[in-house]
Amino acid sequence: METMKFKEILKKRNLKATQNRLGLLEAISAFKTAMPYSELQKTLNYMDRVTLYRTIDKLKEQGVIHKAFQENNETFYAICGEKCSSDTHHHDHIHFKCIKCKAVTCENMDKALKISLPDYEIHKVAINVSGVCGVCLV
Amino acid sequence: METMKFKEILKKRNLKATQNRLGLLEAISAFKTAMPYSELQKTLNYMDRVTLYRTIDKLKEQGVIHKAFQENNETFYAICGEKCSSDTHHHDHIHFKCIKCKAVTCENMDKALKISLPDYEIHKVAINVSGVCGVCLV
DNA sequence: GAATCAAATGCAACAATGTTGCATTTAAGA
DNA sequence: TCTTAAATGCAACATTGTTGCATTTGATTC
Ligand SMILES: [Mn+2]
Ligand SMILES: [Mn+2]
Ligand SMILES: [Zn+2]
Ligand SMILES: [Zn+2]
Repeated sequence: METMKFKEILKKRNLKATQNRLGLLEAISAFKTAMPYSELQKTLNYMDRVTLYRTIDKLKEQGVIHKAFQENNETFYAICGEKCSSDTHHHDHIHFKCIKCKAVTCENMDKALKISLPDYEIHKVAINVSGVCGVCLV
Repeated sequence: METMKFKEILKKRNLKATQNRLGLLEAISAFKTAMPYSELQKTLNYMDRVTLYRTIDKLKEQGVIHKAFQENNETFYAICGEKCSSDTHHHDHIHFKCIKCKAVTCENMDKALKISLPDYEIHKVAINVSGVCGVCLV
């Protein structure tokens, strides 16, 4: 398993490598695409509901996972890439939700697209796209 | 007031011009920027909570209002432009949230920016930007 | 203006989501 | 093994969102 990898990641972020945190990371990792909250709750039903919320929050604020999509009160989470830190999530990718298979995926862009708003100071840009994924198209 | 304007809009969408619907449209309109759900509830406290949800849903699905932003379980609603129909929301604009004044606004783009994902069929694109608005920058 | 009728509303009851305080447990370092 | 701050579980609560059903209301026809 990648348990060792996750322990390292947690250590790097000064977070204790607890059973719950490792369990959550394994779960998201095994899910392949971004994992909806309801699935997390099902898979991790051994841990307290409150703890799940707090675990998600902590890992999110330390740049280990990120919220990939939110729709109809269903939130999807994905593991961050190497570039994310406790200071900032560094996401140069967009999020795609397939209306057929419902999968949410992180998609890299060929060229980083620049958003500009005159007189505004831009901090974060989130791009959410929906449509039909490659698998479901055939 | 613009009550007449709203009555026309509702008629065009085959929606009854009820007190609740007019009230909601007046409220959003008076709020200037996109209006958070919690504010809607405060302003429209005379109407049943369930009715507020159903009113929002109906007006949303008929292209009268649209969800402009969602963050931390706070959803912002704005009135649609002319181009929206009951079939499709036609939004060539992005949504901006100011981290200082918390206002959410609809911002038009100079040039419509194209998102492309090879092998994917793109239906909808939502772009949410946060930062500091012009007013709060000075 | 009164009658009609589908659409809209209010109410009750419920389910899911998210939050806070506090006592207990646990992982990491010494 | 000991120590300690961080993490957890539990209870209690607040908010958000949903469904069914009886009643009301707004648009249309007469
Ligand atoms: Mn992502
Ligand atoms: Mn908008
Ligand atoms: Zn798909
Ligand atoms: Zn501002």
